[in-house]
Amino acid sequence: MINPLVLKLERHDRLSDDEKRVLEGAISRVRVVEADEDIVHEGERPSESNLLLDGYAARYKIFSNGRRQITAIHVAGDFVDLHNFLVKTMDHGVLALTPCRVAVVPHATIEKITNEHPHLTRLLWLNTLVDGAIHREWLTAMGRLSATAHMAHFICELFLRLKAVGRADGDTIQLPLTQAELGDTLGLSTVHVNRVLQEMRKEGLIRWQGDALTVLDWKRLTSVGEFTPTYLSLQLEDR
Amino acid sequence: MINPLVLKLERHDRLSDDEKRVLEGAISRVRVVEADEDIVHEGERPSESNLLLDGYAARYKIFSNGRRQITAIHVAGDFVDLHNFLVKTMDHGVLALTPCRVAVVPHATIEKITNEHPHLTRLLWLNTLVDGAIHREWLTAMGRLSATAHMAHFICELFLRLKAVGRADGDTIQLPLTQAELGDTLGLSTVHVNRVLQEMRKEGLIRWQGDALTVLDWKRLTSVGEFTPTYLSLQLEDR
DNA sequence: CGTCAGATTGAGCAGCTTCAACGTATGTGG
DNA sequence: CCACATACGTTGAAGCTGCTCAATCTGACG
Repeated sequence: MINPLVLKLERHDRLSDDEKRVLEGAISRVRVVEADEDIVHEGERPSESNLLLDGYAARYKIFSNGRRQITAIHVAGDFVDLHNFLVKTMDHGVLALTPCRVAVVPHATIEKITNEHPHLTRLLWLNTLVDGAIHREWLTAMGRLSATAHMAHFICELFLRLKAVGRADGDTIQLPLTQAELGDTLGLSTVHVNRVLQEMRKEGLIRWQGDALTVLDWKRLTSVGEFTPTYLSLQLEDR
Repeated sequence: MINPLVLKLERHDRLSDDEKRVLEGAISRVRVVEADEDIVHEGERPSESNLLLDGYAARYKIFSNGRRQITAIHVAGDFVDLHNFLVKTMDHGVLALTPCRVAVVPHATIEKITNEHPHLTRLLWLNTLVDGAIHREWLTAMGRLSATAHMAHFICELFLRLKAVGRADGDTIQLPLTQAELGDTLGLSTVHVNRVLQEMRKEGLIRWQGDALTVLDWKRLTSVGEFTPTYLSLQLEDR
């Protein structure tokens, strides 16, 4: 089984065989987290980071009044809390949206990598930088796009990210989120998510049955969502 | 003149004298950027990164229709485009909001640091991770807080960040933004920014005259903005 | 004194939320 | 195998938050 993180990093720059071996060896164990359980809790000070091998996860914050905002959706190959190796205290939770297979990597091992493998360190750093770029893109979408455009933008992004790790099947991806979870992701109410989706289906932009989301008109979808993929850094460069 | 980046990093972990010397030596030159000029342009592929020594800057994206979203406000000590050392192509612009003194650090020098100074590298990495944490916090504020709460949250954050680099004067900070720029930051219209500010002044939360913003009631301001500073990582730890 | 950027105010309206009901599929215990 | 529970999606109506457009005010500056 190929580590999907290797696949992901190789979209950014070449990895040496030695570096691949180091990444494989970094995994201390693999665990399974059930849907709707936290992979990491807010407030925790973990000594390990979690690499998602399979399934969908979400970073989220909850306010006192129960309102929730999802700040990231993670898929296979995503290091959901790599940052925590340096940040120390989790300022948000990470939730399994579906059953998840998670590779556990001790912080001590990551520290060893930073001491001994500068190029690999830079690629892991880049990995967190792309997360940051995605956050910025979500900020602009949230602040300046309509609900429909925001939704279209989100779908475009997720599609490309899944494709990058070989998890898109033609024009179809798995989107195992409820409309309520989508609302928490986009900052919308469940009711409005429902109406926006109906509109997009009627417009012939997407089909969404069960978990399977099909992009029917990529060109128009990117145009509606004002989507440009530069920020995902999906190009080979020396880094 | 002490490099404000040193000040900032020392809020996270101790720096050795050697590391401080390396940071000082990394600066190839200092330049001045006028207000309303780009420090870095969107689409550029720079070979240097910019460290803000003085002044205020903003990261921003612009849509075809002219709508703008500011995704970060930067102050003294902020490495406004450190990420670009690995990301290569700027997916957003960085604008000087006031006249800025900027220290220029060649990417080659940063690469050298990553090869030779793992601990310093981790602190620079952390620096970009805190940027990411701030982005996430802004996302939740944008998605789930009212305009007033969002504004309060923003002021609390900026206040603590300026205090961390010694740029707060008691309860007063410099906030050299127009209401239009504040709107682009919070995702609001200029008109609504104006009304929210009047409300907050009437409530006795803040005073804002010219560039000087004074926090009149910190406790209530944090409560209105549902502000908790964990995400800023302002604690000494071994990293 | 005129000009200009930025702040303020008013009026009308659109987008999205809230509340509440109902529909539909899937699962579960008796 | 039915009765019921549960989770999720869909629909309608009413209302609020924040937007747009447009005018006016204010202070700084040449």
